[in-house]
Amino acid sequence: MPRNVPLSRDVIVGAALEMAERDGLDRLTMRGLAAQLGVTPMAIYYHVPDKEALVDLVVDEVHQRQVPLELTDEGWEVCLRRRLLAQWEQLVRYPGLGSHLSNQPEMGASRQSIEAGVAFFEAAGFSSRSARLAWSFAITYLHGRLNVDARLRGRGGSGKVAGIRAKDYVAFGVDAVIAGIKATVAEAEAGVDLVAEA
Amino acid sequence: MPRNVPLSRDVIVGAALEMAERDGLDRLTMRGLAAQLGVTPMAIYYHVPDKEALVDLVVDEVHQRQVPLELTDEGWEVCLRRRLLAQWEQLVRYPGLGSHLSNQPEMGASRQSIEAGVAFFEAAGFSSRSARLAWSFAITYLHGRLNVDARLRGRGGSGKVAGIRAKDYVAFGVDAVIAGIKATVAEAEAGVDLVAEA
DNA sequence: ACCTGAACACCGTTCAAGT
DNA sequence: ACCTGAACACCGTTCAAGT
Repeated sequence: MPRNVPLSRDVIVGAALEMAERDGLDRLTMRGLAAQLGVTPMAIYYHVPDKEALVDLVVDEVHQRQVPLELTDEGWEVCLRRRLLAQWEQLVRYPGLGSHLSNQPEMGASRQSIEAGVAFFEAAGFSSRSARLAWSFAITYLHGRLNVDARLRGRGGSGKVAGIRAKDYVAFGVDAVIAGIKATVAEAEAGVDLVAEA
Repeated sequence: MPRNVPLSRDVIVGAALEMAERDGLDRLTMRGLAAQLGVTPMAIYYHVPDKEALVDLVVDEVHQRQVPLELTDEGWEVCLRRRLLAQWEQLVRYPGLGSHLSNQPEMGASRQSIEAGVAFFEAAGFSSRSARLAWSFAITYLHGRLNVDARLRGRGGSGKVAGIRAKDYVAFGVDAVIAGIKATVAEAEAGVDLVAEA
């Protein structure tokens, strides 16, 4: 029996997003998603090639909802801190998603996100190479932290470890990331500003 | 038919470790492991409760082989750098293992590892709270980086992104982690050294 | 004590068929 | 064009039975 409203890619991704937020990305299953949509598992395959593609779509969707990263006259440190904290607050709601937000250029929407980050640092006066290293560093830390949060959530912890709240860990981490970039890049660019070899 | 040499926990973990190193931790399967051991899948269950426990045993085993972290008179920066780089080189051989090395205290052998890290920073003069934040930060970054490496490996990349080698990203990251800890902790402990609330 | 064999409840996915 | 149904090749795991 045909449904009242035909299935679509957007409806599928929307439902997948809901499931990912409720149960975590690792418990998102084609069969479960189909059941939630009131449809046969194979109906999904008409709109989406396979599960990997579906996960990529979900990841892209979340990426799209991100607060844009722009450099204001507050300085890159303030802008970066605001952005990283906002990004953490958004992504921590989707457990397991952190590990899928790699910094690999080949990955759809995340490519734009990476270029935006690199451009941000270049606008702040970093060399092209330093900008890439700095942005990768910041994002890598964030993903690492999201993984830890996902695991803490998975095993039913209260979110506190050794009397320190997850938020405190992140606050310290983001501050340290910024200070680390500042010091390390300053040192690297104090020497002759070598262009990265091809 | 009984085997010439009876199965044991150690033999199982050893074989699992081999599989994890060859194919990645996510492709480690009870059935595949049993096949490699020339045994029925259920034989493993006599020695190990379930897959989660097996993975924990593998993770613990790798942890045990880690270079110990000790503070020498070279200073904590030098010691930490050496240790983090060594740890990365060791763990990058086991793709997917990074995300299982969480900083959750409840986790077997990793608990000792965490305490060792905290003790390291305390010995270097950090407050208890700062030591915990600093160690967590360093480890979190490393795990994030291992995740990225695992993904790069998974999709068959050359290991280079935008002309920058994985090793360069890690080298920058470790330097930035150290500089970040230095600056952030100095700032935090400049004020009245508040004891963390219970 | 140590292991096998059959079975259960799940996966993702292919392939042919229905409307 | 859009979806169903049956089937295949996998999982982790339980449970009863063999030696």
